[in-house]
Amino acid sequence: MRTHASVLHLDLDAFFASVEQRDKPSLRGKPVVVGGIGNRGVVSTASYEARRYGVRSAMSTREARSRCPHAAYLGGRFHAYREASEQVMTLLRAVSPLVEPLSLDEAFVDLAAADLPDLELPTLRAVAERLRADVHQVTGGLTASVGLASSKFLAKVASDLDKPDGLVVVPPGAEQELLRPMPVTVIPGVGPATAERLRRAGVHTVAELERLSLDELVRLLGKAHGAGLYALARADDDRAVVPERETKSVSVEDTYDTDLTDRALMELLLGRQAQQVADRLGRHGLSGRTVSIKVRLYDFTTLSRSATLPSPTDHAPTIARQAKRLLADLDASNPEIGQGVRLLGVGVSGLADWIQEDLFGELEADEPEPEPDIEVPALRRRTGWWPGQDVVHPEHGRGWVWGSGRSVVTVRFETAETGPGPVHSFALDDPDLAPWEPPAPPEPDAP
DNA sequence: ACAAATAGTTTCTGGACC
DNA sequence: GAATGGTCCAGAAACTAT
Repeated sequence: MRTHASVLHLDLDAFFASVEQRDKPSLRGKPVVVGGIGNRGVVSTASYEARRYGVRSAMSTREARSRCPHAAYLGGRFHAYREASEQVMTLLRAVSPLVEPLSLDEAFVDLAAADLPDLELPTLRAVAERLRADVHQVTGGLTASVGLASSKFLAKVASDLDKPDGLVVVPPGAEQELLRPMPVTVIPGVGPATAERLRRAGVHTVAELERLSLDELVRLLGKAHGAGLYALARADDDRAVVPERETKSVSVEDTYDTDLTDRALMELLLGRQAQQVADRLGRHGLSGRTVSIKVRLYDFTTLSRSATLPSPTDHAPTIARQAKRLLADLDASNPEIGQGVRLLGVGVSGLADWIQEDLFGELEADEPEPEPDIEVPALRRRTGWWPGQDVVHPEHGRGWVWGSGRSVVTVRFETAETGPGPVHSFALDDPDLAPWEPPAPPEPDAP
């Protein structure tokens, strides 16, 4: 815990939904839900208007639709989110070199490393207010909630207290009185499982947690977790703001529209995922020794298998071959796989930033592996027109897909600058209507 | 006819080696 | 020589966060 409230946490409010409302003027003031659109999607972000109907992040889209049928349901436009995020992170880095992004919409800033006359509350508060105003300006109207405190933990708690569009400062010394009445779930690391264990021990609030001894907590939750909670319950948090963290694994996983039962199809899909993982490894100059697969069954049972190679690889056929072997292992010990698989994933960990080719093993293994020609009814490619998608038309200009049916796609032509625009419908294959691509080809992987 | 994608951490278990 | 107890590593699963 620092002596000054020099840790800042910034959280962009309802980020994805706010970007959509910014770029789609007809949706401003209306419920907007961004997330998976398919029948197995989940909500990434709901606008505040949608939250009034009980729509929440991580809720199934199906449930969200039943709670708020009249909301706009949009797939994500990550290029836009990434762009706004970069604008904000650039602002933050202009204030201090110590910026730790947690995701596209959240970051810590260590103001002790900023060039400031002092670290007194009025100075820090002014920096935070300035930042909030600048964020609003450079992003074209997005708002941020900010917390300022003497540690990461408290800064994050604080940014949550007055959202959206708020600033909360926790003066040094006020940390514990703020924390004590709060539920234990405010503590990072206390999710549903830990909260339930604590509840069974009669612990609901931070004040109650504080009464447990270190020994009791370690017995209840294990060594690392117990000790961690013991400290955080007392607002004891010295964690540094770290600007760069090394990637430790790279993975791809997909949930399919309908459960898979065909082993050959599963292998084909694993092969494609291996290729995607290899592409990303290659793009970042990484390779790894441990190949993992993840399988989620029809009943949500989740299984994983991994194996470690003698040397690191970023070679798609090598990863694919290992992934298929692991699936075979899993299949042998787990006949339920035939009952239906809803999710498959492939990952590589044990990363090195260099590649050591196995001179003896790789050479014969390069056959392009022709994909068996099998039906892939379970695959929902994200092609065709999807709600929210950016499009461009030679006559009407930029717009977005409102919806598409059997034979037509409906588009609203508007942008952040135009104000609400007109709606037109087109044949699905109208040659004049094209998906709009962002000008600079971005990295296809989000941080 | 419910429940994403990606990444990271921790815990437990079991084998290898000394 | 057999049993035992670290230590280290790998693998599986559970949990958490955004």
